[in-house]
Amino acid sequence: MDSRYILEKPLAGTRVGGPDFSCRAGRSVLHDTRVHTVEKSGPVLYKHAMDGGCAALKSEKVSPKGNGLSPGGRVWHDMEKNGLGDQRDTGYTGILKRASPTHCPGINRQLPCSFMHLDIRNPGKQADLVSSLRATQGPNAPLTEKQPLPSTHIPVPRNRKPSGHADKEVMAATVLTSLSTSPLVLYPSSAPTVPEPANRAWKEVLSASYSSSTSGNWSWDASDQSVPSTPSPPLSNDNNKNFLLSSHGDDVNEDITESTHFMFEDPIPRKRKNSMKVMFKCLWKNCEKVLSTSSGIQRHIRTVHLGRNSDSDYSDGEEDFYYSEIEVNMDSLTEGLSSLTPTSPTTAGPPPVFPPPLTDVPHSEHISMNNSQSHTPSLLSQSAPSTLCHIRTDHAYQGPVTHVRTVSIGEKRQPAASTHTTVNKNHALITPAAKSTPGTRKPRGEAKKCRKVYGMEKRDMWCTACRWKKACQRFTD
DNA sequence: AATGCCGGGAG
DNA sequence: CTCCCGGCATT
Repeated sequence: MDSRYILEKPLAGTRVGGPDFSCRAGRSVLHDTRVHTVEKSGPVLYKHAMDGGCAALKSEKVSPKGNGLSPGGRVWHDMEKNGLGDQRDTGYTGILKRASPTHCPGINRQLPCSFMHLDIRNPGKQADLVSSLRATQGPNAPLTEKQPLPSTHIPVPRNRKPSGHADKEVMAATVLTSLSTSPLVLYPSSAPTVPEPANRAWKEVLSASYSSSTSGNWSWDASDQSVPSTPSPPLSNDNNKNFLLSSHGDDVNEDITESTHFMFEDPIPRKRKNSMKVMFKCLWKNCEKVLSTSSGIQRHIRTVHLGRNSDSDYSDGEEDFYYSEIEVNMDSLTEGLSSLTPTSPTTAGPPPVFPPPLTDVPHSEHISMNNSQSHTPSLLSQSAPSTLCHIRTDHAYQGPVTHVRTVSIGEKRQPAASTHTTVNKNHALITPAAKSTPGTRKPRGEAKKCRKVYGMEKRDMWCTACRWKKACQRFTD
């Protein structure tokens, strides 16, 4: 996404999942351009703000005409500037908040530390920010340790629990399973009848596959993630990894990186960012429990359904077969939740309904998930909630944007020609996010753009993008 | 008709 | 890259 958004865009962190990291090959250049543009101004602005000086900011965007600024326009600029300044002053938190998942192209899954979002979108800038922070806060600034790393360096999750390994194994099994054939994962709703012969057999097969395909350790190295390419079903490591990563809810770093990759490969139209989050749903009869982490769901199954010692992290992997992954459209989720927040007057409405994220999850899943989520404090506190939190903050920061629209991912127009024709259907099913086909065009936003706000007469006041007939950067949707 | 902005192209 | 703009989708 344009890092620009981080600076100016009042953004709705909700959409776009992500990074708008744009990604269509064709447009990559363009995006890059934007990013650079942003980077230039971003750090600069930030520094000025940190220094307490606004002069630099003030000078920005002054109409070439010198006095051609209309009150309205002026106000706007000031707002932006102030907003930025404030943000910076608040330190990382501010920034982080704004770096809502929305932008992260997509797949905003967990973000216990939203920091990473920023990182993804604009590593260089982040570095700048960090250094600036350091300068003002000293070497011991808390964030120093979290200093964003170049995409090439994906830090390993720090607080991996002992059960982490088991976790992976379980996940691996699950993934393999899903890739192999079982519709269970893809169609959770049809699976709730878990412990059955079929599953057993299946499990066995999986175990075999898994062990044979892993002479050593499964590598979760995010850097290795390739585009969800061909879906050769069974044991393609790349594919598996991809899937695994996407389903590995408790690993933020990996997650993020994955998102990035994903976005790059994905020719998703700008702003139709993919903000899918993987959740884990208990398939135990009458249990609709949904947690954000595999370990969490496993623990749940282990203790609640299998009656095992809750203290023990030991897992024989059996839990794995009692839950499935589901994907949740965070955009929708946030939309729905936002209606429940104080900032929204429509608090009494019905529970938010999440549009089905493509082929993966039945509606009911989402709904139940949402409910469960709000009732599973401790376990969820590490992911989803925080995400939502950030998003909300973003909304609060909307500035000019009066309303955030919900844009479902797979909507509208089917492009006549898909660039993904070579991808087989299986893949499509496995690929989590629905990529809107290239060529699709996002619906026009509601916000007034520069053109409308300033009018042709004051074209020089338009944001650069508008001037170039590109997507407005100032008044985003 | 006015807008918004994608896709391309020129320099 | 930056800067434009044709042309099409949307409003």
